[in-house]
Amino acid sequence: MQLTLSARPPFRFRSVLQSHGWVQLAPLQWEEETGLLHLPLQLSEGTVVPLTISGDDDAVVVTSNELLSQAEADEIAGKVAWMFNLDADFDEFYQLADQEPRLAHTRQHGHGRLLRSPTLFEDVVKVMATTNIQWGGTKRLVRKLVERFGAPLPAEENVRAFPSAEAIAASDEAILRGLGWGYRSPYLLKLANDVVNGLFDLDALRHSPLATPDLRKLLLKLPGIGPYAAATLLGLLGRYDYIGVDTEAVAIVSKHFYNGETVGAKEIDIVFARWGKYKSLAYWFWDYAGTQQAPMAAWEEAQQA
DNA sequence: GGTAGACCTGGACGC
DNA sequence: GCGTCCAGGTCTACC
Repeated sequence: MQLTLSARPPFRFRSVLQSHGWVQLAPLQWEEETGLLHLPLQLSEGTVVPLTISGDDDAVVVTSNELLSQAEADEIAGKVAWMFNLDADFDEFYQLADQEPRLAHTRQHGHGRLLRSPTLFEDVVKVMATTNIQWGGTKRLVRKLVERFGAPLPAEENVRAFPSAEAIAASDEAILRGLGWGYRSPYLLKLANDVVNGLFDLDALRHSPLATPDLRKLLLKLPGIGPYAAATLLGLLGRYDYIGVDTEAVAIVSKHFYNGETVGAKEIDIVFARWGKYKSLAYWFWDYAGTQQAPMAAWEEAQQA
């Protein structure tokens, strides 16, 4: 099977892959030299299929050696299109970014799309695994979860898809703690159970008509999801109004805009306030290395905006 | 609404 | 090898 999925230009396959750290998390496997992304994907009927994904400046190509039905091919096309946000239109953002030297590169590099997981459940679990931990720990937590609960490929027992909510819900807190999830274990278990029991319809949030603040309130109700995690998830959902304030955000904004002074969420928000609904895109893709503006001048300009 | 402390783990560091 | 300290975001209790 081979599927060619067109992307709305400008599109850069590698830009999406390198948009944030998701490409390093199981069950994805990225071969930088060949440009191939490997994804064992569990379909809604339970089948696990090995996918190889490549791409260029126009499209994403999905290949699998498996014999698949039309319905399975359609599901794969839908999930990969979601992962790469192929239909996204960033023209309005680029028009604004063209006027800002430190964001003018975004159009040329096709920046804006953030790599997503095939399901929102997977993204919520992965964002939860980024909280209160360093990146190496996040990779370990996700890998152990996949190894323990992921459904294997029929031909390769050691290659597994990301676990379903059902698989995690059937577990217990002690097992999750044994995988290193620590105090996050009851949160993860509750999340999985709530999804299985229909208390949270996560996939309905993917195309929610709710205003961003209301969507944020819903995300904050998820166990283990606080302000930082909710903002990160909003970004993955294509809502860029909130910046995920973690220690990295604090450090980089303090350095480049506040002359190293201590800052919090409020000060970070002030700096990027003028970007409105594209606030987190401006923060994330800002060319910090090329910053020439005096820190306080930027802060004052942001305040006046 | 704001703040302090607990939560849990791995890594760095000193002995 | 062992003990101690620190980093990381969320939750809960409290003011």
